[in-house]
Amino acid sequence: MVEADSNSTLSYALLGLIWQKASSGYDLRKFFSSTPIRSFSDSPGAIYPALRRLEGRKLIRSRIEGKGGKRQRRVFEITSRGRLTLRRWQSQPITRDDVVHNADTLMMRFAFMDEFADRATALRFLQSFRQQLTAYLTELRRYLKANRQFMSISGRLALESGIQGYETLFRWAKRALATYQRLATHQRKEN
Amino acid sequence: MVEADSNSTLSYALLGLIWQKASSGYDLRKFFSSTPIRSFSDSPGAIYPALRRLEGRKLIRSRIEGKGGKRQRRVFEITSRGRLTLRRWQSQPITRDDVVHNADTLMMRFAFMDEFADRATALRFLQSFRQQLTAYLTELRRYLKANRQFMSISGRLALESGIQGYETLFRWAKRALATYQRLATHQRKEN
DNA sequence: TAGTCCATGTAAGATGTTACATGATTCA
DNA sequence: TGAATCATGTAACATCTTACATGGACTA
Repeated sequence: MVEADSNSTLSYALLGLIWQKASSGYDLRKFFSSTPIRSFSDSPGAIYPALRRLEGRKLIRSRIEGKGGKRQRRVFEITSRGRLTLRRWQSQPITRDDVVHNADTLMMRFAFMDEFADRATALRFLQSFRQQLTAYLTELRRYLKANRQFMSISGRLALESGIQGYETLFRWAKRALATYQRLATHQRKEN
Repeated sequence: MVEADSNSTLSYALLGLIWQKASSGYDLRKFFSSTPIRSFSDSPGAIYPALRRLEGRKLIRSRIEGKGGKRQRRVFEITSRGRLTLRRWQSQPITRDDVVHNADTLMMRFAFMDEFADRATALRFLQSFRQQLTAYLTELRRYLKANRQFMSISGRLALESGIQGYETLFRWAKRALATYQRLATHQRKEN
């Protein structure tokens, strides 16, 4: 009954932003060009068609705002179906493939956690992320150890850069977990 | 006279690998699926058409290898035009946009440095990379400082993750430069 | 009044994903 | 002999890039 969710990362980003605040295509483009939100393109050729698709799937709806002498704007707002879709996206389990190919999509998922998911989902995400990172780091280190003797200096350095990037993510995940746990403690004390 | 180089990152990766060693499409797919080479997809639907395009642009050429009772393989090797294209790609200046949107493409460029470019190009790359990273980090930190009070915890953490990633790249670039400088010193001593 | 920003879009083309298709060869 | 692996490809589809197009409103 529930059909497959297949939306691009851009679509999910748009959906999240529209959930935060009903917006026009132009607003969203400005947002992408003026903030470091894992810097999507702000090109109209990407954004306007993506909005149409979301509307076609009934994840958002639009109305034209032209009141007063103002110029016309098509303002989008999220539907309940859209909220459901975004939540489902956020609470998907993290796979090895996510970690290897879509690390920044994962971070996009996490950025919206506080607003659209509950604390438990955020914690599950971080724990599962940490676990996948551990596993992948083991793989990478093993590969480096086995092959470093056959690699050029620049090749080895490039691989090390990848490993260091994942190590940084791992430390980040640990710290993020600690942050949430500290928060929970404070809240208990307040009650 | 020299037309615009517009090849995807996948195409450049294929070109570099073929330069290292004449290969069939199947070899290249296996390479992508068995090494952590910034993990491109190993899907035939991406690789075979990309090889055809490279051949159409005369950056590689192919011959069919079927000697003996063996199965047929189409083996690709790089042309001098291909070598030129790859070198030109590697020695392009690093832009802000590269740093913001294509950090892993940059790493791919660097990975092949020792094999296809000279030491000076590698050093220029690292210096320029370090400089762009410094500039972008300043931007990101300024943005965080100005906006952290308005951000949710998960939003702030996600942004911090991005900053930490760039800090790691920055430290990497410094260390890589030091590695090459140490190397140069040793070589001088040996002479 | 000329330039810049607001605001929305389309068209052509490149690239990549997913799924399907085919056949030879090797190995248990 | 059947399964796995070698080996190459195509077709349909989604998505994104680049470039173009349009017009209103604000401002120096």
